[in-house]
Amino acid sequence: MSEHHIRHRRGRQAEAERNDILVLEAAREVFSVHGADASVALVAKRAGVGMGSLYRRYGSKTQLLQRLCILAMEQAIDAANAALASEDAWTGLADYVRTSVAAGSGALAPLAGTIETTPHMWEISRRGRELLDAVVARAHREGGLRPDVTSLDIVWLIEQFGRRAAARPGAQDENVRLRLLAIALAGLRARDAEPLPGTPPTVQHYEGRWRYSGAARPGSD
Amino acid sequence: MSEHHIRHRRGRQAEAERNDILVLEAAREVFSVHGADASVALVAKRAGVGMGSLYRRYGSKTQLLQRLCILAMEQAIDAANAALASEDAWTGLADYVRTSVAAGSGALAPLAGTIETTPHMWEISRRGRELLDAVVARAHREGGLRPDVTSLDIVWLIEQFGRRAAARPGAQDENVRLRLLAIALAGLRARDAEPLPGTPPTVQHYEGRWRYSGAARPGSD
DNA sequence: TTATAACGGAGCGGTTCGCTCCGTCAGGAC
DNA sequence: GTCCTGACGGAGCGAACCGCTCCGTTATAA
Repeated sequence: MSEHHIRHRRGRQAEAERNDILVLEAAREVFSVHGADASVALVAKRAGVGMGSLYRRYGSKTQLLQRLCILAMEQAIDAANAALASEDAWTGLADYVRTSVAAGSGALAPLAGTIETTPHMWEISRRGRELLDAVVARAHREGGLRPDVTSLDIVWLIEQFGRRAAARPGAQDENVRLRLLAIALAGLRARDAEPLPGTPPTVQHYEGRWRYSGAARPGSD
Repeated sequence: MSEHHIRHRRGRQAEAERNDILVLEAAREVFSVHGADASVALVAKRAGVGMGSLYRRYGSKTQLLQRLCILAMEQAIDAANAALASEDAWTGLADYVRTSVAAGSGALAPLAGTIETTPHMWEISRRGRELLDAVVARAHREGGLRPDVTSLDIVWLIEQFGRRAAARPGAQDENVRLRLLAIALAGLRARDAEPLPGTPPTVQHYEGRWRYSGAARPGSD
């Protein structure tokens, strides 16, 4: 009756759940480093799981990528909510950026164009962008964020820094990325800097990178 | 058949030289976007040249990548010299960064680990780093560069921003990258920012990413 | 024990890779 | 003009790798 250990709670069922998490973590790690071209076999190996176990849960590589993408976007939504709840507007935005980079949200954005986009994914994406808009607006108002930075600039910044190099022994790469990110964050509130060059990125440009499987994008005409 | 033959200044010799340049330009474009995994056939197609013409000049894909790498490093050396000759120390450094990013110098650095490194490449690399040290030192002294930024931070910054996404129709991507780069540059001279996290990157860490074909790295033991 | 089902991974067809090899054809010498 | 030369473009080779399936093995429950 009593549950002694999670591992043996329900036998193979427990192992199944555990494998589920292992696969997802391995997939995020692998795809955020090697891009969408990474092989499924590498994901399975990194997860310590056989190909069969992986494909029993995700019918195809595409479905795995879609699930991964949704998870990343949901994490971004959580981070945005945390930023809005934060006491200091600037700290909230900075933590949002750092969290998103660390979670690899941005690294998964280049998946755009390689997987089909479901309406569900569009909905979550839009929701996340609305929340980020609020975070950025607050940072503009009371966080010292320079006024010519838009929320889409932030999105691309996260994507740019999320693109990891192949991890080598010794976590030095992580150290360097954190330093560069700190530099960029400092640049986000630089007061005496020249105005940003070019034009603010448009939402059309951002959404245009996704390949949509349906007839039209919902709500965009 | 082929109307790409533009002018016959000196017959086939002229065509050979022209093809040489075309191949190199195409290779830099292709490899800086798709990484070292891009196919040689794509390079040939982009250059408007047959496989035969390509392989007559470069015995293998590795040799092509090595030549490309050397050219990029030589361009970086030129940019560093220009920065030292510049009147304003900060403008010199900023132009160095912008030029290097635009030229794709940083985008070719991730080739490390995928090609064998010749002693010649080591020499050029070291020379370029020495010059960059001078540029950064001058920017520290008289350019307003924040003191906790090292020259290796700059190297990694260039590499991070050189990593291009697959170019889509509409040059919006370039616009966004220039904006992000401007943000980072502003961050490089932010005076009131918190000190950079972590530890300064080491030259050992940087050099460790290159696979060397010889017995030992010259001058490193 | 037997029945069951999730397991790991070998192997399938198909695709793409780096590279070679060859038929073609534009100069240059006469 | 004719012939020779050699650089040209690209089809095609074997190997490697891909996403995915299928099956023998193994751990659990009855």
